[in-house]
Amino acid sequence: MKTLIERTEASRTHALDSILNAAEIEFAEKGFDGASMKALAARADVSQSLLHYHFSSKTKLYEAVIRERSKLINDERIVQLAEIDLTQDQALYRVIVALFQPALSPLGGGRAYARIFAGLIAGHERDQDLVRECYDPTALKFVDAISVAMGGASRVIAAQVYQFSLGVLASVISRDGRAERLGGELAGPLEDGRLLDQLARFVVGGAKAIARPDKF
Amino acid sequence: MKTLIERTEASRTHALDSILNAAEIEFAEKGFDGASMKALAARADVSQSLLHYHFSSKTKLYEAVIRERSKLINDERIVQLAEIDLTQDQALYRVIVALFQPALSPLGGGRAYARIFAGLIAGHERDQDLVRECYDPTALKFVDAISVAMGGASRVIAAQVYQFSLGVLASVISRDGRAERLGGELAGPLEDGRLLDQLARFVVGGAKAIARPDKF
DNA sequence: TTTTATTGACTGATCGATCAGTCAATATAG
DNA sequence: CTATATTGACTGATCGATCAGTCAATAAAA
Repeated sequence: MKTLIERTEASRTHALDSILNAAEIEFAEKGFDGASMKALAARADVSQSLLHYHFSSKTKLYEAVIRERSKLINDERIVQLAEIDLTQDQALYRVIVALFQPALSPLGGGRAYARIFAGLIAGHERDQDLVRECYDPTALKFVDAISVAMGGASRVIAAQVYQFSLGVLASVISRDGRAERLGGELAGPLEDGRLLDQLARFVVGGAKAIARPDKF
Repeated sequence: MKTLIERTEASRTHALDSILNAAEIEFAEKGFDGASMKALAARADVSQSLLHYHFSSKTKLYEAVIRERSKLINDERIVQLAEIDLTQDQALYRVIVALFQPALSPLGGGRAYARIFAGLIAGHERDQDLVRECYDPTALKFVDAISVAMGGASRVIAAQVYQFSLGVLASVISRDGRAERLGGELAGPLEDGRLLDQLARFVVGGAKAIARPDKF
């Protein structure tokens, strides 16, 4: 059998798609252990046995969800990154936008995958190998790009900026209304474009502050 | 019976302490659903029944762990915040240090609670009321302080800076060695003081970049 | 017809929770 | 001082529910 990723969207069974969508939502809302194959099957409107037929285990299904979504996101990231001239003035800003935009766009899976992604940040042992496989290759390219865009900052610094950036992204990606709660009544949720700009500018500002050896 | 928090450390049963410690570790490593009362009891070296005797349910035990640790952290945060003159030059830097330092210090519970904390960022429904109760009051004080320290920035902006800050903190708090992996061989883990400084400077730089309406 | 997709019925393991009861310590009564 | 309640801390056995996973049978597609 072809792997999921080899298959094209079109060739996929309706049920198979339905399962992946349902799984993404269930894993997002309840986490890996909290989600049950029974509830998941019910949401996908297929029998529980079918889950095992296609994915053989809960773990494999979970991995499939993350592989699928992370591939969509990271492929788009690479595309956007490739379009940037790293020697230009606002290069770092653009690199960060390339890092964030795909995750925030509909292609990023919306709130559902956002929760899963935020969970990955916690760094639980179960997820480590998967993160390595799905995110590290792209991450390395971004660390390199950040290094260059910062005017030749060390990889250590660049890796730190990258790590902080992911944290900032995670803090905002699963929008639970907390920022609005803390910001007071008037604070309506930002529309997507504005939020993206805020995020990127925050990171760029932070990166510059880290790069400067000892000034405020 | 006195509540847990009313009791002093000294008056607590050995077993009760043992349970809370074991619970913190188990919940950190496996998450709420992944942790089992059986394994937890084994780690604490008490009978599983005793967990229910003292805490009546798994949920209540989980809440007790978070209430306890968040109180330690937030009390210290408030103390450090109170010592800052918000009108002085480096006020924002100090506010952020006050926000981060207690979470990174031994009092913050080390790697164990760090994972739980990072998980809270994901914003799962189960945790929302608890976050509201344990973190919102302190958070509001910090949002105010950030607003003032930024020279009278709006609460909306301040809340955003606060939210981003938590993300940055979460990204680094459960140190799984990923930054070192991405940064290359030479990148040894930063010692605590240096890391705290990096974090705070990053946030201050970011905050300034957000505050400025439209410049790079 | 052969392969692929799908189902319902089922299983053993494990889950959180309950319960009856033990044991030492403390308070009360005689 | 002694005997009797009363409590707090704790345990082993066990409950029903739910878990992921299995398998033989069947439907659909090739």
